[in-house]
Amino acid sequence: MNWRRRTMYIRKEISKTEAVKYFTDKNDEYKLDLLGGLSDGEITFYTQGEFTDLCRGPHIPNTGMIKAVKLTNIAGAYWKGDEKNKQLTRVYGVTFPSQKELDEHLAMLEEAKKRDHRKLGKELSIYTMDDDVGPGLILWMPNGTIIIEELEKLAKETELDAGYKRVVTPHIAKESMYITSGHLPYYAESMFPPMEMDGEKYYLKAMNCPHHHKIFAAEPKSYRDMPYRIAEYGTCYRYEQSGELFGLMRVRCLHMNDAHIYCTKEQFAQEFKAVNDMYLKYFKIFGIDKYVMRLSLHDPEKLGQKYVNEPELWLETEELVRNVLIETGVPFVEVKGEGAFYGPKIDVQIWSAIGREFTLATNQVDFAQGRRFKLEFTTQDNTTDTPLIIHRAPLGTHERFIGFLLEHYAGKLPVWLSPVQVKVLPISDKYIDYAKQVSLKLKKADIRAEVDERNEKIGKKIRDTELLRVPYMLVIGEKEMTEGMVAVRRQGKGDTGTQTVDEFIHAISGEITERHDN
RNA sequence: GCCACUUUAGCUCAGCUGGUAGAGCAACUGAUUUGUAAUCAGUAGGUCGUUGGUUCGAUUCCGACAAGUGGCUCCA
Repeated sequence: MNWRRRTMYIRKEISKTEAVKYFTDKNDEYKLDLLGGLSDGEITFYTQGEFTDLCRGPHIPNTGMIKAVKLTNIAGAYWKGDEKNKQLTRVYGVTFPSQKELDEHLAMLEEAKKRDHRKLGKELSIYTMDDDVGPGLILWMPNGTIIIEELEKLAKETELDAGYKRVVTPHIAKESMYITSGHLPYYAESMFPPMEMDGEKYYLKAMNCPHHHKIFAAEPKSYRDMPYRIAEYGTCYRYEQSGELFGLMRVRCLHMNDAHIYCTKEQFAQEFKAVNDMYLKYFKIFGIDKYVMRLSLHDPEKLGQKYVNEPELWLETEELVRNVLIETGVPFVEVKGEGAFYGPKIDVQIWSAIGREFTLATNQVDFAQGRRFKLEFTTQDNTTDTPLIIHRAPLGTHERFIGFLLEHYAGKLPVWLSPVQVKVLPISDKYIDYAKQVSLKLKKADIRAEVDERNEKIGKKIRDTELLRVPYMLVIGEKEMTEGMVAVRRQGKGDTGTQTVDEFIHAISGEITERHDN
């Protein structure tokens, strides 16, 4: 197509008979397939020069308006987005009204790549993967492990405050439990194949809920025990298809910020709302604002296949969840066919640096598993009832959450999450002893500090430390040593003047315990 | 899993049409003793993802497998 020459795009409404004839003559099975789903009055053709095609439009008036084009990538795509269909080749491209805007767009994409968690994860020694370990299996390096432990600390504090109790469960379970839970028929293809021991099949757990249900069931419960909230950073294994794996965002072994709340129908709305509030509290800590809350509903056409066949319960609980969202005042979108098999949910959707969409956190209703596991509690009038269950993971999984945080902060983690919080930089080796004293004092105040003892110039030490995104650098030379001070440099902000060690410890400790968001 | 592409030193990458490999940074050694984003010199480091094939000869050409990447499908 020569788009530098100005040709008009001509729109023409056409009858179905005529359209079918046109594409039959051209022997175009795909357009004929599309026409099958269209009727008279909604069929339009567009013609540009000698090229005519079926298209709903709209189009720009003429090719002269196209100023800058770049073909970006090429990929296979299933016809009509269904993997049962044949795969066609799709060519992707972008166009802008001017070359300048195109260049800006491309520069923006380059910038985005710099904050890709896979690049940062390597640069900052957060995690690694290894062929001998396997695809999608993350090895958390010491730096990444510090982040994990800080997140778990936050979760424990928050959950303790919210009345949760902590539990620990094994990584495997017998087949019978997943038949009870319904995961096996509904979820089998996402689970690792079973291993056999003593004539029994064992599965790696793909989720923690069944194990937690067993804890609920272990002792009799009464309405006085409700709501019963149990939490665990549970390790799950999911057999994601090889092509779906993506850095930390999509892996095969994941650590979920999981918890289950067993409650009565009367308690449900309040409990569900409390979970939602917990999300918002967390998002405030991390300064997360670019997300979309998605109310994920069932698809009535797939009842009994993808979704448990309880049409009234679906509608009832969906209404409850919708009300919580409306009450909270958080904007949300509703999407049919995204619910879990056991109930509707609220998903928090975020986008990776390269623009891929992920569910970061999830808050789910479950009206099915309570019955499947025959969970019950004694009511006030001495009858029994089945609890409603809330599955929630506000911090998602360590893998996805840390992947997200790396991109969100462009590697510049807030001080409380930084693997190294302070780097002490002696100007020459004459000051190493004093630097070590300072570092020791910081460590005693629970601050993660290191000394750069390398025989390098201060400029080099600063540069390397800046690149590692260590939030605070303490430059130490003759002046600081004799006066018992430190020269404080904040990552990305430069020299901020001198302080006594105690002043510095006081300031940074506050920043850490209050979890300042940079 | 499907379509396409990629895989060379710890990292980032060179290596025209086949003749067993280079750079910068990092590492190590030495010199230098440094004041807010890279001091200098030297040394070491690779059966070129794995495995078959073609060839006198393969990092280079072809196939299979693996991992990664861009999408599709799927998902926390």
